[in-house]
Amino acid sequence: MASRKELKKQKEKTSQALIQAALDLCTEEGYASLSLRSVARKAGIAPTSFYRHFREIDEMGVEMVAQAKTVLADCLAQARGKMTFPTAKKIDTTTHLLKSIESMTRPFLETLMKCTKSHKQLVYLFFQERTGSSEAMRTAISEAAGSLTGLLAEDLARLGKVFEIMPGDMRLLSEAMLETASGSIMEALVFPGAISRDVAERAIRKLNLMFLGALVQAETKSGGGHA
Amino acid sequence: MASRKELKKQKEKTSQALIQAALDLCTEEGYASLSLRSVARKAGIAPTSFYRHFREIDEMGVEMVAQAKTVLADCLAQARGKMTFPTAKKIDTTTHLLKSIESMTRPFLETLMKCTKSHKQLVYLFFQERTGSSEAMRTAISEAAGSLTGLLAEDLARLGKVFEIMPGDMRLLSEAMLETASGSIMEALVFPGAISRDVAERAIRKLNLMFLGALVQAETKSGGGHA
DNA sequence: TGTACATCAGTGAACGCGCGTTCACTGATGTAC
DNA sequence: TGTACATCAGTGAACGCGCGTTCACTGATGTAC
Repeated sequence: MASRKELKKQKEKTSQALIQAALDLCTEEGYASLSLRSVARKAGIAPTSFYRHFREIDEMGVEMVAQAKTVLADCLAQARGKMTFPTAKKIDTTTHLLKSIESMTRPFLETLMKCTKSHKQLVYLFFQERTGSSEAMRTAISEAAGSLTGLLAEDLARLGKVFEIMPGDMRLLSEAMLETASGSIMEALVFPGAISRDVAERAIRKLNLMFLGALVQAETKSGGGHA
Repeated sequence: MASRKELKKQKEKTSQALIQAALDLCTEEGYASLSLRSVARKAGIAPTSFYRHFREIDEMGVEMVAQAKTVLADCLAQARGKMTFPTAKKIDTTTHLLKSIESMTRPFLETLMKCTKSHKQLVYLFFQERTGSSEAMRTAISEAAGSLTGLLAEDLARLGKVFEIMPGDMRLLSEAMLETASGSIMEALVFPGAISRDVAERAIRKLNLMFLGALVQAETKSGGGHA
C-alpha cells in the first residue's frame, strides 16, 4: 500500500500536525509553556513519537520560524507589489508629496496586514519570540528578520533612485516599515476586535511622517526647492 | 524586639525579595517559565510562604508591572526634562530644523536609555509581556503604557504650541517615541554587548525623520514657507 | 520464489522530578480584662 | 500584674499530576542473495 515515498509524505504530514498543534497551544498559553507531551497529545500521537520528528521543542520552534519567514517573505512581496512608486520628483508641494507617499505606505501596510491574517499564529510567534526567552528562537528570528529587511530595502531602492535618499536611510525606512507593521499586527492579534481599523490608520500615518521627513531631507541635500 | 510596624516592614521586605527573585528568574527563563516554587526558593523562603504575599504568580506579576510603570514614569520625566524645545518656529531651513529636532530626540532617547539601564529587568518585563501569554499582564501593561504615552503627549504639547502640529499627531509622536525607545531598549538588552551604540543612533534618526515630517506638514498647514 | 536482514514511524510502560496546593502547626506580637 | 485570646509571617509534610526521557517493542516496507 504505502511505498517508501508515501511513508516520507506521511511523516511530513505528522510533522506538520505537530507544528499546527504547537501553534494552537502557543495561541492559548504561549511558546514558553509548550511541552513535548501537550504538543504530541494535541497532534494525536504518543509522547515518545515526538522524538521521531524533532530532537527537542526548540528544534520544532526553529522550524516554525522558518515557515513564518516564508510566509512573511511572500506577504512582503505582495505588499511591495501593491506599492506605487513616484516616477519623478516633480512633486513639490508637501500636500502632493504626502499623497505620493501614501500611495506607497497605505497599500504596503494594508496588504501586509491582510496577507498575514491567514497566518496569524506563525506571524505572532515570529514577532513575539524575537525577544523571547529561548536563545535558539531569538537567533533564528533575528537572522530571518535581517534578511526580510534586506529584501524590503532592495525594493525601496527604486524610490531611492528617484529621490536622493541616503543609503543608510533606505535601510532605516525598511526597518521602520517592518517594525511599525509588526507593532500593528501584534496589537490587532492580542487585542482582537478592538479598533484594529484605527491601529492600521495610525501605523500608516507614522510611516507617512517618516517618509515625508526622509524625502524632505533628500530634497534639501540635492539642492531641491525647500527653503 | 519587632513591633507590629516593624513586622509590616519585614513582610514588605520579603515581598520585594520575591519580586527580585522573580526578576532574576525572568532574565534567565522568561516570565512564562516562572514557578511559585522556584521564586520562593530563590528568595530563600518556603514554597508555602509565597501565599502570605501573593495569591498566585500573576498577582506578583501585576505588582511588578506597577513598579515598572513607576520606574518608566520617572525616567520619562527625566528624559523630557533634558529635551530642548524650540521657542519659535523661525527656523526655516531643513538643516536648521533638523538640528532643532535633534535637540529634542537625542537627549530624550539617550536619557531614557541610560535611566532604564538601572532597571533593565523591570523594563524588559514591561515591554516583553505587553504581548505575552498572560492576559492579566497584558491588561496591566496596556493600561500603564497608555498612561505613560499620555504623560509624554502632555509635555510634547509645548512643541505643538510653537508649531501647529495636529493634536492627533501629537499623540502619534508620543507613541512612536515610546515604541522606538522600547525597541532599542529591548534590542540592547537581548543582544547585549552588540552594537548598542548603533541601535541608539538608528532610533534617534528614525525619530528625527518622523518629527521632521510632522513639522514640515505643520508648516504647510499654517501657510508657512514650504513650496 | 523464498528467506534473512535492515530501516523506520509509532507505541506503551516505567523512571524520577518539580510543580501547585492543602493542612495543621509554630512562635512572636499585641490586646482584653 | 497575670492570664486568656487574636493576629499573622513563616514552616514542613503530604497529595496527586504532568513533565522529559529511556527502553524494548511492533509492524510495515524494502533489500540482498
